[in-house]
Amino acid sequence: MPAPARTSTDAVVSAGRAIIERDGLAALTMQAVAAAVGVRAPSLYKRVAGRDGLVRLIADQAAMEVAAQLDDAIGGVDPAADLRALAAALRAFALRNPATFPLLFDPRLAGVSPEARDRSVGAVRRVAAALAGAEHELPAARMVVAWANGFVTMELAGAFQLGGDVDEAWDYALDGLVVALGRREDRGGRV
Amino acid sequence: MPAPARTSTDAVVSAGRAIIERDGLAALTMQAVAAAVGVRAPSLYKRVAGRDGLVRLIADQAAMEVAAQLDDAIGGVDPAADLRALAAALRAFALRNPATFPLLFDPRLAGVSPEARDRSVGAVRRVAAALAGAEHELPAARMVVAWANGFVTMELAGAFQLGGDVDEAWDYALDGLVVALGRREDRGGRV
DNA sequence: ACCTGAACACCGTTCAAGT
DNA sequence: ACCTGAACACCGTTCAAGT
Repeated sequence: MPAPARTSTDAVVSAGRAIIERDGLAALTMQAVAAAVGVRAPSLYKRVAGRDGLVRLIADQAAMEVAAQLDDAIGGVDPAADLRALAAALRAFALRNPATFPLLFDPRLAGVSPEARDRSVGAVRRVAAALAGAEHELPAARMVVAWANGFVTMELAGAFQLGGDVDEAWDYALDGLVVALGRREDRGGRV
Repeated sequence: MPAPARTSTDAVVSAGRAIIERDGLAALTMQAVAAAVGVRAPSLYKRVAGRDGLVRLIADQAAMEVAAQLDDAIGGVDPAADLRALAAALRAFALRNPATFPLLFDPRLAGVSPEARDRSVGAVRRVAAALAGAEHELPAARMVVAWANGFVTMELAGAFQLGGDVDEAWDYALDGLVVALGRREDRGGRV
């Protein structure tokens, strides 16, 4: 008589993510996850490719969430406003998921799944194209994403310790990005 | 008769860093480090506050190195050229130390030692002040550092997978940063 | 004063045996 | 078809005993 499944991959991933956010990545043990879903550690190997596989699934789940929230953030009318909304959505997600977010760009994972990545960049590319022109879409999107990820990464790491207002630095850079991406209008006018 | 020291904290830290760069962070075991310096694992606890303490010292050592290389990179004549040189030095360090670099902004370390941090930001702040004016020094420096760190972090994580030339994106963003930081000259001219 | 073997608690993972 | 206890290899860390 086949034994019925007592948990699911989704439950395992969510439990793992909750553990990371509550107690940190080091607390993510197979036994802790198993206990959280009401099973024994060896059973997890039916759902997940070991601890490393679980971490990757957590990162993928988070990446899909970010993508959805970036999509929701843009309105499509004012490109500059969309850029700010996009960045704000990313930052809000990171501050709400401070332990999970850094997984998205962990070099040990060598990137998140292609589907999650493609969804995430879609919104950014549209805004970048609207601001910088289609011919600069890719480098403009990369500039925005690099800055935003770097900023929240440093914020999460507690790297802004020289005083000053972190929110002011955030707004200053966003103003600068709008100017920088929109600068093609100045071409030829001056050096 | 007191036993003579058979290794040193420096040797332990360097050996640990070499292991990380060669085989990854997961290969950094106390036994591997001990073997590399010719000692048994328990002896390392005389030099280093456990594995976590060792990782922190590796990050601090790397941070001091980055700081020195950033200092060396700037010439002091042309601020825009200094910005490019600064960014290039950071990127070169990251590509030469792909496993160590991400430790610098690992939230689990909650930042690198204050001395290393202060040294690192010194060069960036000078360049930021020269480009953006003293009144915007801090937010300008944060914009530059956030972008540069974000860019190389994504590059190391293999996050630039949409094709296109990564170097082109790098140069595009640097051009944009020069424009963005120097935009105070445009104040009042237009919105 | 530092080094070591032995020991402890804990971890990821495998697998034969259960149902 | 999934779950489990038992087992294995490995890890970080402590500490009494050596020199």
